[in-house]
Amino acid sequence: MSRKVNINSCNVCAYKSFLFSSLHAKDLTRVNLTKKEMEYDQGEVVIRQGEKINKFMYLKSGLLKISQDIGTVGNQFIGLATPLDFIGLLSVFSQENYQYTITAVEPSSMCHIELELMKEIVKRDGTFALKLLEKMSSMNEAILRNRLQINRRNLRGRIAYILLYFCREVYQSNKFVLPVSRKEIGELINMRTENVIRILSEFRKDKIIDISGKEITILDTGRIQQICDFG
Amino acid sequence: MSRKVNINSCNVCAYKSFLFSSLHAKDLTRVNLTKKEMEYDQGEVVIRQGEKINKFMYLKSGLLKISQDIGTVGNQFIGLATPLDFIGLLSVFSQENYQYTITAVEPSSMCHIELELMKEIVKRDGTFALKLLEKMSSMNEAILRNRLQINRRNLRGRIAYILLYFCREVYQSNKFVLPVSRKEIGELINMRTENVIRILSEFRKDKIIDISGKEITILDTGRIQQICDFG
DNA sequence: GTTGCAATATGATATATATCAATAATGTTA
DNA sequence: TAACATTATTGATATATATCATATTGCAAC
Repeated sequence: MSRKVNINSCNVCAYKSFLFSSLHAKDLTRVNLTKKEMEYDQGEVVIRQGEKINKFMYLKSGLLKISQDIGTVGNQFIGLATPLDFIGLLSVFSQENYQYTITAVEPSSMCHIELELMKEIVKRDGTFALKLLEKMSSMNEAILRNRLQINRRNLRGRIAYILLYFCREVYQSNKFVLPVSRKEIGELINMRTENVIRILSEFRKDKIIDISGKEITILDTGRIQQICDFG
Repeated sequence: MSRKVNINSCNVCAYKSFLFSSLHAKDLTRVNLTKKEMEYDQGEVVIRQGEKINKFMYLKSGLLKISQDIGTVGNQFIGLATPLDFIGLLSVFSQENYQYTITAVEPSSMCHIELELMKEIVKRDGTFALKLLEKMSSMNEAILRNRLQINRRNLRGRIAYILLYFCREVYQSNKFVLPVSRKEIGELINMRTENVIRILSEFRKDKIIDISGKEITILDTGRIQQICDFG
């Protein structure tokens, strides 16, 4: 179950410099006093699609899954959020309710700030506003770029792409434990579970990767990059 | 060729209320004095991928194509911009150079404002900053939603989706002239030209639409909605 | 007008991907 | 530990989509 944890001062937060460095002392104090730091277990839902947006949240540690219910058809897995990412991403400043469901796929710790307070600060502190614009803009661009990249590849290319994504963007290591099931990977890169499994097996047979359950080791980065680039 | 046109005062611009309503008189005057209103012919390139970003632009009238060169593979057609949309969309506040190429697919008129001036105003005027955050956020969300919608449909569903998109979002009419070739439609919804043509022909044979060159008339909205919804 | 070229169109075929079926492995609960 | 459910795996087959070939139409340059 999610729980509130001991609050560290924003002044010593590793992420202060990322976004809040320009904040006036008075505003930083207000953020400091009202913010909540929450921890979530693996598998726990952080935000449920449709809920009212009243917090500005960002991920301090862990890994989140961003997805969307699409009726009977199933589930669209849109992307992952890694530390420093803002949650609510697209909709925070433009919608009343969350358009996406956010789930912790690894134990995660998040910082919650009242959205009203954030809006107030944006209105008062233009330098902060500009910084926020930059961050949101680049996050949105990254998500869109990812989707475009995935969808113009064939199945082998998609698997290669997502493996390199985990390797480089999420774990910074050639060896990592997949945070989601094969089925979910399929939902993320728009293909069937069976084909996810099949192509992973192919890569294993070709000695491009090693598989042990959810643990993947990339053995031949050059080859997998090639498959990613040329289908 | 693109050309600068007579400048109307921002005060009488139909779009003032959309974004600039909260601006202080002094700032509005500065925008008014430095802005450029430009017109572009059909087919003309407005922004070339890689160019330095130094303008904040928005579309006053016409229709723009947003696309991306992807090496030898061809061209990714990302989406359309309709009046009131900001151009540079994602990258304006986060990148040095444009990531996308923008082309006028109909005669278009745009307003150019120096990006430095915009940033200055954002810094000084928090209410404006918040409004800008909202607009960018909702624009980004719309683009991403479109991409997700397109990519989870089969070919017939994609054609139905894009026809309804033109009908509802662009032309507000059951009868419209396609602003792009069949090839470009294929690039937009990730399918081959031949299949775009084939499925349009199918729809024509089934009396769902009428085709005359680039002119499309949607005859049976219910049926096409059904195809869009259920594949 | 004619020439050349791109866009549209249609059919036949090859390829990629999904679906179906069956089993094995793994994790979860009583 | 047994019983069950979920996930992973593999093979066979059906379906969707791309590719290739060829013709036609429309359009711009000369």
